Amino acid sequence: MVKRTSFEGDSCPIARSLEAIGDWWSMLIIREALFGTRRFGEFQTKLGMAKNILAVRLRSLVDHGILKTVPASDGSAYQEYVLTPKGRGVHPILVALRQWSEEFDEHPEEIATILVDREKGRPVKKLEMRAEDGRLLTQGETMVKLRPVKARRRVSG
Amino acid sequence: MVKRTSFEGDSCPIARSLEAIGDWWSMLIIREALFGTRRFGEFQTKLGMAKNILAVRLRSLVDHGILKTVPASDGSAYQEYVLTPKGRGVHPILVALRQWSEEFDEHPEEIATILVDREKGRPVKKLEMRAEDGRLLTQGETMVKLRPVKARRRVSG
DNA sequence: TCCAGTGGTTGCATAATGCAACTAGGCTTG
DNA sequence: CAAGCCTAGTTGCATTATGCAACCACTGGA
Repeated sequence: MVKRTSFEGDSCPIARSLEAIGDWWSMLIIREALFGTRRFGEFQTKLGMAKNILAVRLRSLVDHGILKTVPASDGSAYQEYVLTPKGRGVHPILVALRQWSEEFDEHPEEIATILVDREKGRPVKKLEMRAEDGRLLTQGETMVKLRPVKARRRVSG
Repeated sequence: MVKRTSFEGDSCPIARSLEAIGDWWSMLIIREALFGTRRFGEFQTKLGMAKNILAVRLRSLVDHGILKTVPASDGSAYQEYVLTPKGRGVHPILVALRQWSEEFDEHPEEIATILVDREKGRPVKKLEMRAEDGRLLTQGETMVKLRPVKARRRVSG
């Protein structure tokens, strides 16, 4: 069985995220959903992707609790795909991806859009990583630590 | 020619990022590199991935200016792969992915590590999105706007 | 010079992706 | 209420990507 490596059950949280949304289309589907896209055909036209792939991806996102299906808002018998809180929680990841392009892309002039503060219409600042006490942190000022294991009922013995 | 869709030249900055680092392994390779991994064999063992795939990914990351090869630091004739500034710039994306798992994963107890402030050893706060003037922004308080086109030399005429 | 270790490449099998054609209900209109 | 056009998929087939294992060239040490 030579299948694409799965990160399900992997203990790294980054790998676990990628397991759910780490493919080419899922992020873009979520981006569209954040813009308000809800219908199958709408996703298909806007993203210009094959319908079979879209169907598979939507099913997977629903299975992962990122989208859920609801009756269409226009009263028709069709259904719509809307983001769950977990799905909306992807937003910071998309912002980080966007800002990385803005900062490092070789052809920034080809980038069509910018993310702005709705109230003022001014660009959003770079995402900031802060310590518990509010200090601004750089990557070097952080480290990864083993998660303390919570007290746990003994399984046997 | 039925090849995997490329987002190169796409005007969406998210798609542009995904074009470079949006596949299963690239993010994990960068994660390892941020942890200090530099050698081919080291990546291969730690990530447990096939060597041919690793070779292709490393080449691609070098081509994208995310990694660069340097002579081995131990004086041997081998080379090492180290992150460029563009590569280190991926860090916020990884933090966002990590925090998304921490917040929404169905089995958070399976997550082995947490990101902490090196000085205090305390967990890092959630990434914050702020307006130019420092106001904390939620997703709904932002929007995407067409990038103002800079004055540009006319190409012909 | 022998021989293990490093850093790959190659061959082959399987899975994922993409396009196009097809289909099953829903909706609309006469 | 039947004909026919949408919507939301599914299916078939071709191509590409991924994965394992075997192989190979070069390094470095004894």
